[in-house]
Amino acid sequence: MNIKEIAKLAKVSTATVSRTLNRVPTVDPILARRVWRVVRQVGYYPNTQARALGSGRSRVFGLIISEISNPFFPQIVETFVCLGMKHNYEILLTPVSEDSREFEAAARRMIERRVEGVAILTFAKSDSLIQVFGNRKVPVLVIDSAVRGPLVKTIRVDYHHGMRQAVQHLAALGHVHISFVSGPANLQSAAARKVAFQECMKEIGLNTPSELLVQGNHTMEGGMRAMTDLAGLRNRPSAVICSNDLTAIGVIREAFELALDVPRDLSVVGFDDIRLAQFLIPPLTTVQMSQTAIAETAFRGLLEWVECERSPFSPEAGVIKTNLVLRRSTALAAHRRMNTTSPTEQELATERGRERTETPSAFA
Amino acid sequence: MNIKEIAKLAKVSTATVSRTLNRVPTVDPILARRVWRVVRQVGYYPNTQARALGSGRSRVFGLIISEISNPFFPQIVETFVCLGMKHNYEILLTPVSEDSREFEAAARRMIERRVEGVAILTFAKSDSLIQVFGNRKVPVLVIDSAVRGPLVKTIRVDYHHGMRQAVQHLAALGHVHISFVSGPANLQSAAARKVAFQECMKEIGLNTPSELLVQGNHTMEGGMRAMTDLAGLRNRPSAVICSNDLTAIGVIREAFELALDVPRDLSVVGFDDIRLAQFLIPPLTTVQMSQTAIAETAFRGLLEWVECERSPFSPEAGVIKTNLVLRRSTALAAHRRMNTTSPTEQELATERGRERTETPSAFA
DNA sequence: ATGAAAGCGCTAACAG
DNA sequence: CTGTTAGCGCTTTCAT
Repeated sequence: MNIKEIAKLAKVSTATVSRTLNRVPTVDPILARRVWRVVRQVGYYPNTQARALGSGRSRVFGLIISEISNPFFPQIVETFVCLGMKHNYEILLTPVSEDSREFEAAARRMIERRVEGVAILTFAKSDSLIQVFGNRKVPVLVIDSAVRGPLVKTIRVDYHHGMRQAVQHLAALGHVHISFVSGPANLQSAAARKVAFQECMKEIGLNTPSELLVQGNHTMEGGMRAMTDLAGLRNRPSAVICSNDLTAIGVIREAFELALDVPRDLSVVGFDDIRLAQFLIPPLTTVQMSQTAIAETAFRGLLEWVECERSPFSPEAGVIKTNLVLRRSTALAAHRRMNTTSPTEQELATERGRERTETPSAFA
Repeated sequence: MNIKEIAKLAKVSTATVSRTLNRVPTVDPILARRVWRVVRQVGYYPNTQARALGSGRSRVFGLIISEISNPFFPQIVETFVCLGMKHNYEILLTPVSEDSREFEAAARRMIERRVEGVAILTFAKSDSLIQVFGNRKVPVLVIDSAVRGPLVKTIRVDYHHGMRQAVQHLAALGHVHISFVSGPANLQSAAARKVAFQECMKEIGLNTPSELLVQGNHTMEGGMRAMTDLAGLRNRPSAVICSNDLTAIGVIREAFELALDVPRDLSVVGFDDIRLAQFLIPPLTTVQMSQTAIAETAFRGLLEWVECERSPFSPEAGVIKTNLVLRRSTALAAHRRMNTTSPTEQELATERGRERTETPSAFA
């Protein structure tokens, strides 16, 4: 079954069939109806690759991600793919690890497939790798990257906003000895979170001795290891902020092993707000960063770029916001606990009571 | 840059370039080298769609899944996609919900794309939907389905094996009042789990009043609701088996809200063994079903089918096994707890000590 | 508004 | 073993 057959059956030319299928408005309604009838009758499905070849438009976007096992990503993939379906784009999904050879392979795949645009939501280690797309005139959208160029735009995330709330929240509860468990060193977004943490601490005059800055890797195992290290310190932190929720889960898990109660003995704050966060025990206080928003921004950015021939969103419109979501993994520092009815605790109790497990309420 | 250009630069015919690129062994090494040199020099990437059109082989497999947010699926997607990369296949991923219109749309996409095979790891509600692929001569691999046909093979999962271990484990701990929280009614694999549970209970002479058979939906929210219902019963169960881990998380979370201690007041068993299971508090005892194995079986099945023109694996080779993994969400029933050093408990303590958070050790 | 025909980039007979 | 060439199925000028 091909376009010729349809043309023959509908007694029109292949051009008319093509136009009808593509909804070109100038086709005679009579003919169009005839075509559609045949199409439906024989169950004709136009061949995508032939279409692509003929038109020079593949209608494929590439999506490069890492940490696919991070619960953070499925959401992004789903949103991206579904938007693709809606707009008749196909998504070429490629998970990559840290290995730059993998990235190269991914890029090759994308180019062979003649993708019309690429969203890179991952390790953007070597900028030169991104160049390969630029050389091929393929628009690229990267998250958290400093790479610039006419064919590469950046989706910025305002880590500071949420991080500041997290830090100030802990400070308000009386914590001064606050630790940070970072992500993989070569992951841009992880580095940015760490910097944000340090700056926010400095803002309020708190300093973080290097021993409280421990390296994680955005996995639960990494979080456990970090907690083990932290527990070994002579001057243990009373609160810890994690570079992502997975890490926080590991930290809490190890604290449990060590018989430390969260939040009584240790306040824990995560980052990402994966769906699971509210189901943890205790429900995790974390900085929310909408996965859907990221995927949508990326997709719409590419779409506008490609279809309207204009650069996507103004530099500032593409900024993703972050916000602290209060739940129950943080509590007053021990030295503040004498006075159990301090206004702070009262307030928090109220605020939290409202939240429980329903929709996360943002920290004002 | 196309094959003609390369041919010109390498002073050979396009046929030779094509053969070289496809590693046809009969090409003169001298010419081949010349071709490769040019290819590398100009950074030539053959056009996938033209290739597909010319050869009549798309090298695309379809992957239809649901519950993409279930942590169970990323693993499957990743494995499937990576195997695809390794074998030079592209994966057309389509998440579908319960809505059969979505399934239709997915099928259309796949057919337009001329996929060479489809793996359906989801709601296989109406078998007629699967027929659409058969009509188009597209091989289909379905999980947990009764659909038969020359072009549709089934990947079977042996739910009984793991479920029996779960049931007998609880029974051995002294539980008799065991509840089961099921998954969506129209999900084949969920129905199969429920049946397996009921049969395994019957095997050991335990009966399950219908009030202990509560309907979940494979989400954490569903688990919470189920637990709420269970807690309201005059004759509360002392143990509950869940149709999947997500449900178990919800159950545990709600138990926590109700001040019920898991496992002391309630033993909980999950199903799937998602990576997270071992990081829960308490670490979840669950029936493991290898996500990787499923994805691999599906992919290799399609691959062999397509490349070797022979039906994939013998009916029995494609069976996925399940196994109970003991962790710490189950404990002796209250009435057995008088004698705290019962052999059973001793044994379990030892076995569990071995596990902690390392690789899950299967229940012998 | 419609049709004829020339590609799109590659593969695969077929002939040499 | 290599080159010539006719498709693959669709889109898109260019006439009409």
